[in-house]
Parts: sequence; structure tokens; C-alpha cells
Amino acid sequence: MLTMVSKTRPAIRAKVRLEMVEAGARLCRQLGLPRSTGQIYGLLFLAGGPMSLDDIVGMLGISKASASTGTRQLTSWGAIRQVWVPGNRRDYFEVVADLGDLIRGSYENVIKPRLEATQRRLDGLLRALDHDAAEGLLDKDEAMVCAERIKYLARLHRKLQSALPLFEKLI
Amino acid sequence: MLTMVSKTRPAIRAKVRLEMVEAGARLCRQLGLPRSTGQIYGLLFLAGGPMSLDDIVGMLGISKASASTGTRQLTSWGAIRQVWVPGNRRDYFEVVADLGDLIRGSYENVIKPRLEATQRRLDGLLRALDHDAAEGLLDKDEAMVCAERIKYLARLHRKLQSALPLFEKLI
DNA sequence: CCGATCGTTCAAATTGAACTAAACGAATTA
DNA sequence: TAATTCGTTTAGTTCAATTTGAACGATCGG
Repeated sequence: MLTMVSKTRPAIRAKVRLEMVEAGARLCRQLGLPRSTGQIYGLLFLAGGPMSLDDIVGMLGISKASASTGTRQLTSWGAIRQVWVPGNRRDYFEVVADLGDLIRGSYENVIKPRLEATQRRLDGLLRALDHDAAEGLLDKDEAMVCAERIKYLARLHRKLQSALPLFEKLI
Repeated sequence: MLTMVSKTRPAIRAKVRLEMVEAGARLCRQLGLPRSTGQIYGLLFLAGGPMSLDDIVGMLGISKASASTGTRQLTSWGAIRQVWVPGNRRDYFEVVADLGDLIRGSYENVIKPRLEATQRRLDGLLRALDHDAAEGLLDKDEAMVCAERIKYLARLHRKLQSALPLFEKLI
């Protein structure tokens, strides 16, 4: 049976929500993340209740694929969570109220691993320097300059490593 | 008169410098900046002395255009500086030793303006909310939720604004 | 004044990432 | 079991942004 269905998609009516969606988009963009991910977060942040994938798709006018990957990303970061609506097998999403957890999580999951990677990289630089000095690829003066600069970086990095956890406590 | 010139360009021989160039490239990439800019900084960071544009071009194998814009960017940020080598009208560049100034500058020029923009945006959200409530675009419950969430964001933002300057002192 | 040497600017090309449409798979219902 | 309804995956497109080559302007030396 064929039925004619109106194709007008639901739209965001409230200005606040529009601005919030835009703000989320901008934020994600500045963080180098997909714009659509920020839109989803902005939408859910001021939503009246949980929204399904298709709700999100309809409201934002993005593809289902973007909505799917976006919600998965946000869920993995603990920014939104999946909620089950009784008697409905759709996935519904809502924002996680406490952003503090999100920030703490981003430190653990994003910042900290990156700091450790940098630490390893610094160690690698020192090893490479030894290697180059041994191979005669750097004369003594050059090796001295390199060593000094790298150690300066290491000091700075150590300061960062100790300051960031303290900073987190302030939030 | 025609002379046959060998086309082998000077290359980076020391491993340390190669890794440093790569590290700079990666860092800039993560900050959403051109890769070549990071390469230039990495190269200069472990250089034995000031380098000219053509030195940089030759060592990194990038175009002169990239080198020109990259050095200008880095100079504008105070990350590198121009030095004049007596009896030579070329531009020579070297890194600025103190990275502390660079960090402080980035707070003043990048972070702070962005925080202020966010503040304005938050105010805008509250105005939009009032408007929507007045127009009847949001029922009472929805308006309550929105107001609460936005105020929460504002509190968080205030914390950030007060914590960041303190954090900077630690670096 | 002419040629050469440098640095900058600009349009075009290349690259990389996000987005979409469509196919797919899983789960459910009739 | 066939038909539906969802969510995910993937291949291809689109779009933004870096990169580059080439032209330009400026400055110096002969």
C-alpha cells in the first residue's frame, strides 16, 4: 500500500537551541573535530528529553551516517549517554549532566596519553642525539646546543605534567 | 654561459634534527596549523645557527612560498626572530630561546579573546532564551531545563576564566 | 642603468577530511 | 520465512585549506 507522506522535516524552532547547536559546531571545529558532532551535542544539550537517531537527523538535517558516528564518538567520550525508552527498540540519547566528569575524562583519555607520548618522543630525541654524536654527524658545538635545547624542552614538559593535574582540580 | 649544476639539495643528516622537524610538524598539525610551519620551527630549534630562507627551503624540501609565510607566522607569534648577518642582505632566522614568553603570549592573544567571545555567546544564549519564552516557543518545563543548563555552562566558564591565569603562573 | 638576488603575493593544484548515499547486517514482527 | 525497521559500514563525492609555481616588486652590485 502506498501512502503519500509529507516531506517537511521537523526543524528547530527555538532560537536558544539554534544558537546552542551552532555553538557546539563551532567548538568542535576549533578542536579539530567534526562539525556535525558538535551540532549533535548542542542539540541534545538543550533538548527537552532523549532523542533518537532519526530525531537528530531530522532536526539537524544531517545524514544518518554522520548522526551514527557522531553519537558513537560522543558516547565514547562520556559526553552523551544512551537511554532506553520502554517499548521502543530505537536508541535514544541524552547529554550527561556533569561536565566535570567529562573534563576529568578528557584529561585521562586525551591529555595524559599525549603527554606520555611526548615524554617518549623526548627520550627518543636524546637517544638520536647520542647516536648522531657517536656517528660524527654533529660536531661538538652542535651537539651541545641540541642537548641544551632538548633538556629545556624536557624541563618545560615536566612542568606541564605537574601543573595540569593541579589545574584540573580547579575545575 | 651555461654551467651544469648538480641538483642534489642539502639534506638533514642528523637523526635528532629529522625527528625534531617531524615533531614540530605533528604538533602544528594537532593545533590546526600548517605542517610546514612546524617543520620550520623544528628545524630552527636544533639548528647550529641562524638559517636563511633558502637554507630552510633546501633542508626541508618545501617551496619558498611556504617558507616565507611560515617564517612570517612564526615571527608574528614570537616563536622565531629575524637576525641580520653582517655583510649579507639575506634574512636569517633563529628560534627565540624563551618559550615561556611564547606561552604567555598565546594566552593573551589566543585564549583570552576566545574566552571573552564565549562569554558574549553565553549572554546571547540567555537573551535568546528570554525571547523564546516570551514568544511561546518553549513551554515552561523546557525553558526551565534550558535556563538551568545554560547557567551551569556559565558557572563552568567562570571557573575556567579564573583558573587559567593561575595555571599560567605554574608554567 | 642593467642584471642579479631575495622575499612576497596570488592563482591554481594538490591533499586530506567530513559528509552523503547506498548497501549491508542484525533484530523484530507478521 | 518474508518483510520492516534500525544502526553501521563503506565507497565516492564534496569542500576547505595547505602547498606550490610563477609573476611581481624591491634592493643591491657592477
